[in-house]
Amino acid sequence: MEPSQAVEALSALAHPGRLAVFRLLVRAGAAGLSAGEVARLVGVLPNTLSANLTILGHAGLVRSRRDGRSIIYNADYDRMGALLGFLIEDCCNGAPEVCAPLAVITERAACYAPESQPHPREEVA
Amino acid sequence: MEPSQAVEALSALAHPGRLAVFRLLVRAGAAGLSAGEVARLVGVLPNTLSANLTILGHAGLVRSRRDGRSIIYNADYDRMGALLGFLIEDCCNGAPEVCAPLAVITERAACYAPESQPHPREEVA
DNA sequence: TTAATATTTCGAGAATACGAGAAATATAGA
DNA sequence: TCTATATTTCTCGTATTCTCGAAATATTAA
Repeated sequence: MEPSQAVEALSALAHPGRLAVFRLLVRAGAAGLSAGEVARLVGVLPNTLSANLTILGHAGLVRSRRDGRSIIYNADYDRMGALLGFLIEDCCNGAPEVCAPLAVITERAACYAPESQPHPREEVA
Repeated sequence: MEPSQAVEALSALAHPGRLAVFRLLVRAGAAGLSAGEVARLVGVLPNTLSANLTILGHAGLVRSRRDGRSIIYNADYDRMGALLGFLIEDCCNGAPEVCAPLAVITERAACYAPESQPHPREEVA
């Protein structure tokens, strides 16, 4: 990820309303939510939300698809991962113990890739 | 972490100069770098850098200590971890496979907590 | 075609962020 | 004390961001 792309993504998230929308979509998963549902859930005017969804979309953090009269938005997990990776890149170069707490936090998030190996801690719920 | 704190941290990082400074300090590790060294490495005026370091500090992302005439800055890994944790919180609630790529990225960052088990990938350099 | 719903686009005013020069503060050394 | 070094604070003109009302576009149903 290019620094300018990271700045754009961070700028998109550096806003109370957009951050709430993004996290809502992150929780909503692949199914996503319609713009109207998002507007109602976060309590914001449709036109303001539209502008903010456009900013999130241009930053690559959300995607949209039309479904009848509604437009469904969903978080782009790949892009989100790329942003996180960019932030922690080379974080503990030469001294892994320095950022141990960081790893603990990301581990605890319980997002584990089933493609590598099953996590030794516990089974997937 | 409170949403307002997350917004402040994201706002601090959503700036090309500050993002470069922060990543530089992340790579620098616990030893940190003096303000002057940072200014020279990123090629920015000392007063502009000072303002940006203040913003990063107020957001909790960097800490500073005086050493003689210099002031040494270092990244706050705990805070950084809290921010990442906030962003991915509840990300795959009910569907862990959705954000598998995300976990892959954070794993590959090679920040692994030595308190659990040593990483099977390779020895510390 | 006409009406209703869902969402976006346009336009403008208020608030905020930005970078740079100049001056001030803090520490070290002669 | 006087000077040099390191960093911060002050100030200001410019640029950007933000939100909202009003209008426009797209889709569905009657």
